[in-house]
Amino acid sequence: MATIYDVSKRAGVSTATVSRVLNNNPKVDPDLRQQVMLAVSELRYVPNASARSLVTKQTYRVGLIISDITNPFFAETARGAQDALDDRGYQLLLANSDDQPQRELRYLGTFAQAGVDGLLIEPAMTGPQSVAGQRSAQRKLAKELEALGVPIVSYSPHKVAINADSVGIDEELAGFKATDHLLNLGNRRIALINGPTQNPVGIERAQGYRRALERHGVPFEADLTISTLFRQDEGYKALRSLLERGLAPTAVFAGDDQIALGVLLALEEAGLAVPRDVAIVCVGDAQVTAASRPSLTSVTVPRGYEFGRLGAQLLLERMGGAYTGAAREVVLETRLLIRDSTATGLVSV
Amino acid sequence: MATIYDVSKRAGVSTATVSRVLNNNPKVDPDLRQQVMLAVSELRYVPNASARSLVTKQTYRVGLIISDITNPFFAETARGAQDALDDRGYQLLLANSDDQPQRELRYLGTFAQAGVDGLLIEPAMTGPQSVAGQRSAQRKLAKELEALGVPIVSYSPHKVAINADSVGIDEELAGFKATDHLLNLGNRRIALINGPTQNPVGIERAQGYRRALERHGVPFEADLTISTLFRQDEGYKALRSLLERGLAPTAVFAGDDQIALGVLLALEEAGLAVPRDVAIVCVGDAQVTAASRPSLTSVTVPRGYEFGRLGAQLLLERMGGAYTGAAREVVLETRLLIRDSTATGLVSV
DNA sequence: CAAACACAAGTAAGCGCTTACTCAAGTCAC
DNA sequence: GTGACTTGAGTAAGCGCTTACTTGTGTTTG
Repeated sequence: MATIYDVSKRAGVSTATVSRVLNNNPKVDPDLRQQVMLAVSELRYVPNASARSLVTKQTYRVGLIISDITNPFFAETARGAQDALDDRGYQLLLANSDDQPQRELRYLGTFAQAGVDGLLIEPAMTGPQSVAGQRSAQRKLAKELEALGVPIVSYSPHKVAINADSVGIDEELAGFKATDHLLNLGNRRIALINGPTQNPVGIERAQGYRRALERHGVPFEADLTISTLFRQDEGYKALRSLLERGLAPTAVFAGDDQIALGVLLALEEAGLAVPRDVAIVCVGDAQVTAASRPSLTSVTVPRGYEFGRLGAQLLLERMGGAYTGAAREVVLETRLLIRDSTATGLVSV
Repeated sequence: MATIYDVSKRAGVSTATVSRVLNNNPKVDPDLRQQVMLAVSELRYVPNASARSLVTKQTYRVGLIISDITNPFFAETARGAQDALDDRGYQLLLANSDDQPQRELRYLGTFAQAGVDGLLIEPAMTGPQSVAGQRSAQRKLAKELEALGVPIVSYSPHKVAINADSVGIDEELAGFKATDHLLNLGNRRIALINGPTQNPVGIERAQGYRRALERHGVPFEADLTISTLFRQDEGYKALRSLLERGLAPTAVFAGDDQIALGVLLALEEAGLAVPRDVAIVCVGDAQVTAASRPSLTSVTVPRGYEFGRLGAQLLLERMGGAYTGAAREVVLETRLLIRDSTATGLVSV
């Protein structure tokens, strides 16, 4: 591997000049610049990023902590972030937390050591909650986040650290809209199959669910609520367990589209027709829910790609110093799309 | 940020000793080790990876170049690789090539600069082909790959560089099996909706398709072949264009499960029943194809997770020096699973 | 009991860059 | 023509680590 020294020797200049050329410093003689460029290509010289980072304190790397890249939504988020970051020469480091706080913390440590310039995070837990031990875990996360000392963008509805920007939707409202729709159709036994109990997104959606029940004077039944992971296989299992315990609902509010897909499968397997026997609503991606059979009524969330792109943009602004103000909160709109999974009489086979 | 020097001062030892403690060098007095550890935690000291890399020439980073993380198969690949790498303290850098050779090359450059210790790549193009300009592009890739100077694992059926290990399936055979099944059912007008023309995987599957046709004495019709991207929306568009041109086939061999899903949608929209009017086979994931409605007959490929994990394993062995021999080629098995999309008479609605 | 050795801890060089500072050679105004 | 400025290029320090080499202490051996 050629070093900057080799290049300087070959071009007959100092290493400082080579460095200036490489960093597009305008005050270099065009002739010299030419010579340097020539030497660079002849030697196939590639600057050593570690050495550079050591002095500039910049790594041009940003970390992305999500629960699982295997979830299409997050795959898109990663893609969106990647594309935005890439344009500016930043690289993406990937980490899957599986919604487990200790994994999240571990990756935070890894990133601290690797030295990222910024962090995108979908936190496994945040926000005001009552679960035992939760508060201290949250505080720990916040502390680590602060200690990292770099700009942060969170995909949580709650403030995750001072000065961390966030992008998301009004999760509570989404949960409300979904449940409200089901209630308007006359359903009274509405199961909620949701993400992890500590997951902020899941929590908010559940709150919307409860608010809608209250609004319609329908009592909350703990039995009908299941907390699991935002995954198809988990949704499948959850609904089966409901059926096995003889708790068949007339409708299901699935925490996300993946869960809904699993629920659909379990229902079909049990010989229950959708929406005749059981109606389904979920919060999720417009395309995914449209492509399912039957298609799924859903409170649609913007594409994961948008989340990724927007988050990266906010981060870039902070990393580049273009923005240094208070924490920004980007809230994207959701919309209820009524499709076959609740539209009785319009079922297409 | 505390440095190793701060720690050494606080612990009353030299930086060398601190370094030894941090690197688990066995010949350090337990008492001293204790003191150092104490200082480390008091100062919340985190070693600077750049400085370390600068001297050790190791970055503990590996690059992953795939066409698109949004494709569930590759999302799983990323996850599998990540999990395996993570256990050994390596980090994953993500890059999406969209199957475009120039993007692939660009990322290779980025990785060269960032200094990865190894590379996992699903090449946009490789293998013996006739397309104009292809050979030189391939050679360029091979050259760059060699220049990187680190172990490489490729997900291509072809050798991508000397000493690069590979993991994959027998793509040609998969294509043959799929097409052969369709032919055995009596189909003669079989459309092939495939990935990009230069994509090695797509090319091999197409070769299997042609071999099967020959075997059954069915002439190849160029009109029935469409090259696109391995994506649902692209599969949808491809089938529509076929229909619009009045080229409705009796069966479709979809290059992968995503394309098949799109084909299914287009067919449904056009009022064509599957498999009665048009049968579908694809090469793809067992779960994805099973979950679709109607379920898809497919030549099943092991899960993307396995590819990721295995690839990372091979890479780790090389990076750690545990293996230094000749290029290894891991070929995984495929199996034809007959489901509703070809099993006439067994259609479940 | 002295010479030879083992071994833990310290010293300091150097990894490949960037950049503050210095210096020499123009350029300009008077 | 001379002193005051510019300005482009070089010098060298130092970023935070690791590690070959050196040093000093304790142990062994004849």
